[in-house]
Amino acid sequence: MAYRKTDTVEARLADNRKRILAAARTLVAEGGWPEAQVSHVAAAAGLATGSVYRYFPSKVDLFVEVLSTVSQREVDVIEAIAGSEDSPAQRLEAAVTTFVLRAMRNRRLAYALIAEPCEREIDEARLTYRHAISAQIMRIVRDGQACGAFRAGIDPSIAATVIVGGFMEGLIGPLSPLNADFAGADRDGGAVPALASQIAEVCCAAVAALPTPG
Amino acid sequence: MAYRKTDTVEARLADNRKRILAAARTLVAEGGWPEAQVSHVAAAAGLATGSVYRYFPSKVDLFVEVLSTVSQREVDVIEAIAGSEDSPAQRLEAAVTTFVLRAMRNRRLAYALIAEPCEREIDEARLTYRHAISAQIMRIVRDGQACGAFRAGIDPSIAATVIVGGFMEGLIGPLSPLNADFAGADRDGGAVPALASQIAEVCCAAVAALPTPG
Amino acid sequence: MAYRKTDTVEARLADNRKRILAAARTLVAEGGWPEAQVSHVAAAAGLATGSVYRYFPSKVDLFVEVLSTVSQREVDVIEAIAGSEDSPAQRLEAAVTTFVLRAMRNRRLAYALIAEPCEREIDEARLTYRHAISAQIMRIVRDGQACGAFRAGIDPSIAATVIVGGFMEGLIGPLSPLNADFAGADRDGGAVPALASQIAEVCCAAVAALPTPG
Amino acid sequence: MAYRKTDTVEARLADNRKRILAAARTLVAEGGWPEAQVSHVAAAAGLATGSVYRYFPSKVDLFVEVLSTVSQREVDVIEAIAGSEDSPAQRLEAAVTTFVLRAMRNRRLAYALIAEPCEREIDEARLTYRHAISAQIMRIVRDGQACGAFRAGIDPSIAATVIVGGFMEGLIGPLSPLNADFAGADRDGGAVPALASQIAEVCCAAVAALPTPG
DNA sequence: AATGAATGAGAATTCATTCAT
DNA sequence: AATGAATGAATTCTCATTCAT
Repeated sequence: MAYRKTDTVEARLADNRKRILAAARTLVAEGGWPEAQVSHVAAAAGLATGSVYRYFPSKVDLFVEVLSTVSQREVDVIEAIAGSEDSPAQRLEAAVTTFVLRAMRNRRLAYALIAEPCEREIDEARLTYRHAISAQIMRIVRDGQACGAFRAGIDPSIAATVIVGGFMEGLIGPLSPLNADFAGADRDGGAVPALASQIAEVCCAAVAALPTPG
Repeated sequence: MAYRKTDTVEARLADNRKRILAAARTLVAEGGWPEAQVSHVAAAAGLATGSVYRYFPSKVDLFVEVLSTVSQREVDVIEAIAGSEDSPAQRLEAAVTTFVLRAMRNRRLAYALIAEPCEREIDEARLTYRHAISAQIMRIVRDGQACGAFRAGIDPSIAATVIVGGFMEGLIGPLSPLNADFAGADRDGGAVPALASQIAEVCCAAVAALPTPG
Repeated sequence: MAYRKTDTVEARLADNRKRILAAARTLVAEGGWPEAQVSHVAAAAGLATGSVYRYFPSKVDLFVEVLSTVSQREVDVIEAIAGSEDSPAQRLEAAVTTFVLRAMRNRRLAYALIAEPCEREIDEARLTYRHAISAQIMRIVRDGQACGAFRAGIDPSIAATVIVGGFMEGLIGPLSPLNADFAGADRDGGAVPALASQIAEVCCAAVAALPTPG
Repeated sequence: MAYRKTDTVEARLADNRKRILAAARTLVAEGGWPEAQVSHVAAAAGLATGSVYRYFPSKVDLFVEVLSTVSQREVDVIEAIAGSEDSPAQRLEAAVTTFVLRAMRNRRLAYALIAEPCEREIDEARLTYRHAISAQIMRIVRDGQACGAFRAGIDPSIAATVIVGGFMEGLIGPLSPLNADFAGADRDGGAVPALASQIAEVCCAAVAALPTPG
């Protein structure tokens, strides 16, 4: 690799690190975990295989960071929604809908990060972000319980977990590379938004308060 | 291997097949998929490695059968509930509660069969049983919609998928070998039943009809 | 296996032996060496795998006998031709033509016995019969040299070997299962006889005396 | 592995590839196909087993290259002869003689590459080179027919195939490790040249024109 | 004599990680 | 700091042969 002499060492290092991460992300987004090989990443980043190990202690660490970066962005999006001024019901609906719509925009990547079989350590990192998303959902649930919009008797932690599992499962089928029904669905009219809307409705109802009779 | 003289040939054959399946199941239940090696199974069953191949065409077939046997039993249980005379709401609650309670009885095995990273082909077989369970839930949802107990506007297929994802996710945390909170929880008083009950409540609410005001 | 009580032990034994050989031959004629497995033969002969070993000390011995039987028939045919009253040139031509035509009648079997990769010991047995055929060709060559029809200066043994190699090689392409050109060629008009005739002509010329000029 | 400091990286790589090929060739030349195991080759080349796979995608590819290299050299030799200025009869005689003499110089290797039972894919690669040799012989035959030195009525393709089969068969006996007659024959006076000469004579006569009577 | 289930050696291949240059 | 060739452990599956019944 040639580089400009004016680059500082730090800049070059940071750049390499970013390139590795970007290459790794791209590979997963294109071929899923089977493509996630250190030598492929290095080649895609324009580096030697061994150089990857200067920036990441192991393959697992590298891909956990890929997963973390992408997942954290989703957590942030959900966090912004969870912290908005809307009503809890609106926020919960927005959170689920948004998550589903965003996942469907990059289906192969979403499938890999959410559902595709992968190495144990990477799978464990998934849990972290499911927990983080769950925490935001839990926050909405708590707010809803506080204002009476959601039922009081349920454990917010469990409710949040169930909701997260629910909408992720609702996604897995449509995300799967085996499923042709939603291939290119983002381009056609309303299949994806309709799916998102249906999933969100069910999730919201799971915690909504029953309207007081009379 | 010494055999009792009274064993018939057929009994011994059936016995070997069962022993292989039992050994495979036990290994998975104790060590998860990392222990799922043909040579380990053979040793545990008291046979030579090659003999496993007399009974199963491949490693994957063997473990898919282990997964199928255990999973089908759960499908059967849920099917019995789905087909019972109770109200849809009662059936849905019973289905979820029962599934959670049963899973928590053999947590390591349930974790492996539901959530632990594993070979792609085995993972694909999981989907079959999630679909089968989903189909039973969907049947309950439809019944509920028909009698007005569940909301009419929702797609039963999506609702069922979300519910199945929801209660499985509700399980994954407690099932995970990493999670010490529920270790031995079956022995203590009410943690597990309470969990089951909470998960079920949330799932039921997801589809329940809103009581008509006034 | 049920058998009539009046069968003598010897008859039954001989019968089993024949059935094993017939089954083995049929399997090779249908699927070539990949099908030549002891358990397949046993099943096709209506016996248990282990029983094959009562009649043949090993798989190799069994298939060497299959090869020998079929090959010996060809040797016999050629021997009859070699010993006939015709002129050496006629006999040589008849020998080659007949071999080619007969081989083309059961192409899969001929391919397996002549050219398909197989176990070393079986391959060695092939040589025996190539030698035997070669010996008959050599006899014709000698007769031809004695009467002046064939050139005197050549070593009959070498000439015979070259001729045998020549017509067998000429067969291998058309025999090969990969070669579709001659599939069912026996049914169409003249492709096979023409091939046989061409091969024979070249082989005959290899030893024919040059007509004395003038 | 210690390297001399003056070696370049490329030289070492090329060297390893060559060493692997050389080791593979040597093993086949000494022990035939039974010795052709990846781990043996690696050990003989002073490398780890896995390293072989950096240079060759599979065992078959490696040995096909061994076979190709050696065989192509023979094809080249024959091609040079076929394209020379000599008369067709001289060229045909030279081609056959040269092939036989060269094969007899490294008999074990020649036997493995021409006749020893081996894996199906390797055997298929053999055909390529037999075809290539056949094509050169055919060219000579055609030239001979054009100038009237060879008979007109015969199909050059069939004649070439028969000739190639003929001289290869003429070799197989003497090449076979089972045949002690020619062991060390290269050292004694004239057995090998005499063999070559005899084989060539028969092959030439197979296509030679009959001198026009008076 | 027949059965056929059990045996178990044997070989190819992958890919994260290391470390000499 | 970068390189990238080398490492080598780890696991599946086949099938001729045996031998207890």
